[in-house]
Amino acid sequence: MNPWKLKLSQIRALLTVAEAGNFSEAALRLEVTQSTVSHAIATLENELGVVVFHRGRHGAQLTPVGERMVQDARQIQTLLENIASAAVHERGVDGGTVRIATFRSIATHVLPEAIARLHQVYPAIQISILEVDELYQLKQALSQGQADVCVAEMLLGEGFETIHILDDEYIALMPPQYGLRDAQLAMEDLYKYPLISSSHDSCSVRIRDRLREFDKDLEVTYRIRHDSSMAGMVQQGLGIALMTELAAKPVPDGVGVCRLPFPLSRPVGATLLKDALHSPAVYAFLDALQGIGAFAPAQVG
Amino acid sequence: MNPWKLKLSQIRALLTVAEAGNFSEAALRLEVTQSTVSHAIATLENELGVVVFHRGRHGAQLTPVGERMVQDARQIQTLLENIASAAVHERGVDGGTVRIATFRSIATHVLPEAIARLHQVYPAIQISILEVDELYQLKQALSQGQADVCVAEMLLGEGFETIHILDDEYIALMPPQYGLRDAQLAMEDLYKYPLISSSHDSCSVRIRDRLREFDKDLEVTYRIRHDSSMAGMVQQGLGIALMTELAAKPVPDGVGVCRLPFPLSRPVGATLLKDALHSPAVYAFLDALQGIGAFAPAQVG
DNA sequence: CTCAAGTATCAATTTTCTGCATACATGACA
DNA sequence: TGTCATGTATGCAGAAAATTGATACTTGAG
Repeated sequence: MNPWKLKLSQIRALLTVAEAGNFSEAALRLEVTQSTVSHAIATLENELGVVVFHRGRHGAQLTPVGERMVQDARQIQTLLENIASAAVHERGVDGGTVRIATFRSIATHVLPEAIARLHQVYPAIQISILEVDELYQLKQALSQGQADVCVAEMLLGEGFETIHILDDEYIALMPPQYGLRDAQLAMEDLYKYPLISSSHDSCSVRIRDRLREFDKDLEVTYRIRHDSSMAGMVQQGLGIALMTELAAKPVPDGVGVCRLPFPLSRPVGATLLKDALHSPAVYAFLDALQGIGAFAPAQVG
Repeated sequence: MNPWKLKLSQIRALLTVAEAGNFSEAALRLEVTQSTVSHAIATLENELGVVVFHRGRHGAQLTPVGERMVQDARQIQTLLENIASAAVHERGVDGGTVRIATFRSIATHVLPEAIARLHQVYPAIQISILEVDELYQLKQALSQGQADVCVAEMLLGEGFETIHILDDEYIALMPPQYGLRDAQLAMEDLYKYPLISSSHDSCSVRIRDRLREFDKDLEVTYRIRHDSSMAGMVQQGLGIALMTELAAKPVPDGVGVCRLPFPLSRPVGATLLKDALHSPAVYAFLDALQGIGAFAPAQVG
């Protein structure tokens, strides 16, 4: 016997007749005709080759096999309700999941506040965070449905929709021997030590291009993967790190934070798939995220 | 969302796609077309208002809600298999239930052997015994589906089918003061003490009618419900009990067992509903029961 | 004997499922 | 960058199945 031959209408009829005690009453409860119930049970019995109800003047009563089946049927009912309510929760804002793809710096310095704000209003929303290093990984996570939203450098491109949150200003981390001078660098300060930048595509390209605008021979010497390693190198006096404010935190002892001689920043925002259906939980998260921008303007400390 | 709107084909598709990783492979496993699978998942998603799979070049992968649903779906699958296998067990002879309606004397002296023989061959068959007092209760139990078979005085009547097992001979239990004489009574012996019979319809009627054939004034004085009470009364010297051999056991000390001056017996057999579908377990039981008749001819001890 | 309360069955209709053909999407690769 | 391979979506028509209304059948109760 193939269990998938069964129909849920039969399971339902089984349960209802068992409770109602007779076919006619069950039909009323199910809002179908008695004929339908009779058919449902008859087919069920034929397919299983077993008598499930004894019928008579007094209605229908379960056989021992029927009894066992009803127990399983009840559980099936519960599970179906589970499935349905999982869907309802997901659709509703009091439940649901938001999967965020992001960079480490954002995950550390921006998301916690956003999530806190979100949970003040909707404590039941689940958050999952996917930390990646490169821009293409963000795009991939969105397109392949591993994430609902990216919070990072805004992704450009067909099919994406972005919401700007804040600008993450690039600053310079100066080695201890530079001393505590003006927090505003001049161009010539950049020649005093080797330059260090992130090895990540978007950062390193943006910095390289901007430097070339002033001096096409001004090059970055070290490209380092991890933000904290860059800061560590600066602390050891190996050079000047050019990185964004958020990525720089926490700044190691002795290291100075200075404004660059030219404006440069990375736009940070939320990116979603355009034309995709987003859950209310995602919108709630976006609201919470936008609330932050207003209170955390870029600033040099 | 009404959980009963779901179809098992959708649940099945959900599970198979989740395992296969893509619609096409799932379609192969389900032996349907890719179109069918696509339809199934699409309608499921529409009905639930939730995205269950992310699709792309790389096939289909579960969303978080989908993941939760699959867990429930797996359990549903198990339960469906339970239901199907309950039916198979019931139909097969290595499982199943036989519900027997019977009288106390049969339950005590005939059934144990029959059940032992049955279980030698099919140990897994479940037996349930319903003990009743009157014939009409047997009929009712059969007709209303509370029992699969009666083992008792054979039931006559439209719609019943009977199998003769043995004849339960009526004997006389003689009071102690009667002494140990010939085990064969003469008619006049019946006048020496008051007569005692069962109060149950079939017994008392059969005995009364038979006595009247010889002497229309010969009457039973006491009608007692319980066999053991009748034997007890005989032991107290209150009269002669006319009852069947099986009902008489165990015979109390001092009480004599004698053959009646005329032949009288109760046909004992199995009765089933004619035109009803009986499970293999029932037939196996009938076989075991008939095996007994050959070895247990009516005899006076 | 007849009624009342229940179940079963038939044929027609409506609904749903399925498959085919084909369009659409997208990653891989030349 | 264009084409291919691989995967999914969809419109439509035929097939299958559920549902129904009418009616027949069954059986206790009075």
